[in-house]
Amino acid sequence: MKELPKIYDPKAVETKIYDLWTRGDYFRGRIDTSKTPFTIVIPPPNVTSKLHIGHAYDNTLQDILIRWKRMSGYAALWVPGCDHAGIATQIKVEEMLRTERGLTKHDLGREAFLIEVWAWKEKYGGEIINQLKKLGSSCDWSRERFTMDEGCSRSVREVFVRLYEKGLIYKGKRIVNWCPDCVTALSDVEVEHEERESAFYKIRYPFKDGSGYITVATTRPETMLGDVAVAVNPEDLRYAGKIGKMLVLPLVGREIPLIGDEHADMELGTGCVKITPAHDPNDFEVGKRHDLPVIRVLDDHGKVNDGGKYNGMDRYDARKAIIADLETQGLLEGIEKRVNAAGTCYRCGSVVEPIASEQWFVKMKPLAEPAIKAVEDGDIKFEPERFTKNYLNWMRNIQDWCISRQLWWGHQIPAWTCAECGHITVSRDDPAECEHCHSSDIVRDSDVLDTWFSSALWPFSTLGWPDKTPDLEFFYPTNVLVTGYDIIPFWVARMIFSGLEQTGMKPFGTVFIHGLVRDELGRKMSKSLGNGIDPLEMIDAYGADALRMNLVMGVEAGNDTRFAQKKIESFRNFANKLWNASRFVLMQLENSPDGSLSVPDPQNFADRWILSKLNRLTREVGANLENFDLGVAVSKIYDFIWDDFCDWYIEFSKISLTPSVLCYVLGEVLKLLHPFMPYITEEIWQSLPMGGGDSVLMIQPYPQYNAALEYTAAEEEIESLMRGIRAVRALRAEKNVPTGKRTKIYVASDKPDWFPETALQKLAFASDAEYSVPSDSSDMVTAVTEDAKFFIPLAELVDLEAEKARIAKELEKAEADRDRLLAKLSNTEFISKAPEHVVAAERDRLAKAEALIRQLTTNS
RNA sequence: GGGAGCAUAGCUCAGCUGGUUAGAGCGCCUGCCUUACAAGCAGGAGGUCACAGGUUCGAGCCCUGUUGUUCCCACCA
Repeated sequence: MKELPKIYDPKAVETKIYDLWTRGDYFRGRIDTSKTPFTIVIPPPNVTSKLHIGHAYDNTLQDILIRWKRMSGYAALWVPGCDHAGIATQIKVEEMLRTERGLTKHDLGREAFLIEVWAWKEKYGGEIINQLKKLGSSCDWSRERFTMDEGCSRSVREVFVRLYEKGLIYKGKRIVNWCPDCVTALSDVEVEHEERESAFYKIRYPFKDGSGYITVATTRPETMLGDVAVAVNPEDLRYAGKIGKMLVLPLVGREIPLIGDEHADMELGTGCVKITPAHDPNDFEVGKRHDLPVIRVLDDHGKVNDGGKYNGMDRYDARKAIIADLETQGLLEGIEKRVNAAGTCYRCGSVVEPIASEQWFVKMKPLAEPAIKAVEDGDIKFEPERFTKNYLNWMRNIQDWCISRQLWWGHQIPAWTCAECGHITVSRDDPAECEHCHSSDIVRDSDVLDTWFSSALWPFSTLGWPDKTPDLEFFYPTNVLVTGYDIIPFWVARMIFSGLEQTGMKPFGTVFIHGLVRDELGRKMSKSLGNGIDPLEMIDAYGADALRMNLVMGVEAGNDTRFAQKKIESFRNFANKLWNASRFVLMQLENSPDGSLSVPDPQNFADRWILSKLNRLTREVGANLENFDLGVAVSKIYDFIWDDFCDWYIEFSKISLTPSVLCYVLGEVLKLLHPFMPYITEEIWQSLPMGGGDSVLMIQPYPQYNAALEYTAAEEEIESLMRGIRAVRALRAEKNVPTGKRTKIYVASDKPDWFPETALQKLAFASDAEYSVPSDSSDMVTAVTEDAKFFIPLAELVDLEAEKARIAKELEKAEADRDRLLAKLSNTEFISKAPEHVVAAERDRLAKAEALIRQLTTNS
């Protein structure tokens, strides 16, 4: 035991406590077959990232779960690690090279560039890992992984080969989403759709034979350079007989046919649609149906590469030039304003171009099927449940997944093309020759895999898969996956189908989804708005515990939450409250240190009352945690500590102290609160008689409900006393009686010993108490509860009329209550249909209301 | 075009399988430095739970519709 400072100082505590845990190696997940495993894998933050508030939230939730389960006797393992973040990292290093050395990656070449990236990663990467530690995260750091480490890379390669061999990975020419700034293909989910104001250009395409023209409309006129046809619906009477005629593509001069295809919508515009197979997914299909050429007119950087005079122009410059030229030639019929959803790159925000390109794809339908079934069957549960629909909706409409990226940083695709015979060799080990013709003239595919391809394997690659490691055997499948709703398609869905396909098991049982942390005004936090809250600054100013509380208390799972400065202050205050309550407890224990871990014998009604309340709290918190209602669980603990423990039990202790109970209740409350506020609870525990040395709070058993600790009679008695005290206080406050002024209190009650003089003195400003009805109460004010009437001689304050009015008002209210309850209880439907305990509760309330009325109406 | 969330006190939000007289924090008002805590204590004001129907003995909670708002998904030129 030791003295604690008067104000809780998180800075003085957090590093020290984290060291204590680290030294004890308590975070380590240990294979222990006598225990049930409980595993969480971290959503690996990008190796380039710094801790932002979203990470803080996500990891707080995980830490709460893992600490709770660890204390509850599970073999808990939380696997940490980072993601190599292909595009993000590559861009970062390219920038660094450009600004510091004036180099591009091409100056270095692939191999040298990758050496730079690895060097960067070693030096600056994973900063976020240390930041997660500040938050209090109890990850097993000995198992820290990286999506490009040897093991994860082997998993990636294994999966690629398996899927290829099963025919589930193929290479093909298709329209893909192309980001001209990141210079790579993207998958569908990496494209964000955003409604934007744009223009709809109507362009005339003349018939070759001079018989007029037809009008097509487009939002991307520059793609006309790649037009190979114009389509109308074969049913469209306006163009009956014209199908098959040739048109002259303006500006280009190419002769293109007017074709009939159902893709053309008669209802839309003129019913004519230009066909650009190289730059539109629908047109690509039309092109295939009609055996049309694919003319690609935009290069990888979004510049025109096959358009005569427009060559070399950026797509938007080309658009302007083309429109201007069409206008001078009188071929521009009009421009209409129009809102349409342009696809943008989720990394850099540039508008993506649909471009025909040869890429690698994962065939999704066969993989999606079991992934849908696992969720439909409840084998994998989403929490909150409503996200199930989100997931299923996405999974049921899934398209093939474009997995190749034109980057250098990432898992290079293990495919070699033979220069002799063109055969593609895909192999777990780097092949020396073509498996088909045995030529050694083979070239490895230069693309790397989508970052999410490796993330998809994270729950099992981190545990040693494809080897049957002891970790994998024991800790897999994992239990809970905690993540934000925004990455269900990116990550959750892909882990599910990958886990099922590769391991034959679900990767996790529950997906615990949370919302986004927004700023005070409800806006998304972003660099451009400058409205981001830096969690490290918050930790610095208020402590990690306060930050954690701020993120979880009273937050409904799955909902977005706003971050308010005022709110975090209130949790700093709460930490201080707990701190000072503990100081009080320690002072009381100085003479009789009693740190037994077992339940002490209650000595009085207050002891029984607090033990009973604590016991109920324990049950409710346990139930809430099981249901992932973390916000509800912690607000109950908060209320118990502040209201029941501090405001009442500690005050009762000042009248009659039971050190063992006082200490025990504090200890239990620290255990309950520990997953939420790990630092302060551990620090206090270390100061308690039962703490210190080998006794570390984070591995104490989490409190369990104990039926033997229900003390209903004590609860009734203490709550009656509390009502009495409150009534007296309220009366005095209403009369503006200064706290310093003490008065005698006459107590008229059937249960005089429920209102001990000491309690009235300490808590109700009584000088002394007399347990009788005063012979003359005319100069007294009265406070009334169901089971007692308190007479307070405050002659100078008595205003007879006001007193009467006040009593009359209370009576009126009590009678209204009684009448309402009477009506309810005389309703036979209610009596017969409502559950017994509800009826009993109403009867009890009626009895109380009637008792209160009796007290208010008797003169004595 | 589909789908989802949200709407409760001045502000930010809880209200856990429908069951007291709907709660908290912050803000506001009154009185207090009562030796754990002024980052505190005691008391108080403030809500027709968006609107309209319905189910039920009983609805903030369930159902239907309406309005407002936020978001996700979607290859309509």
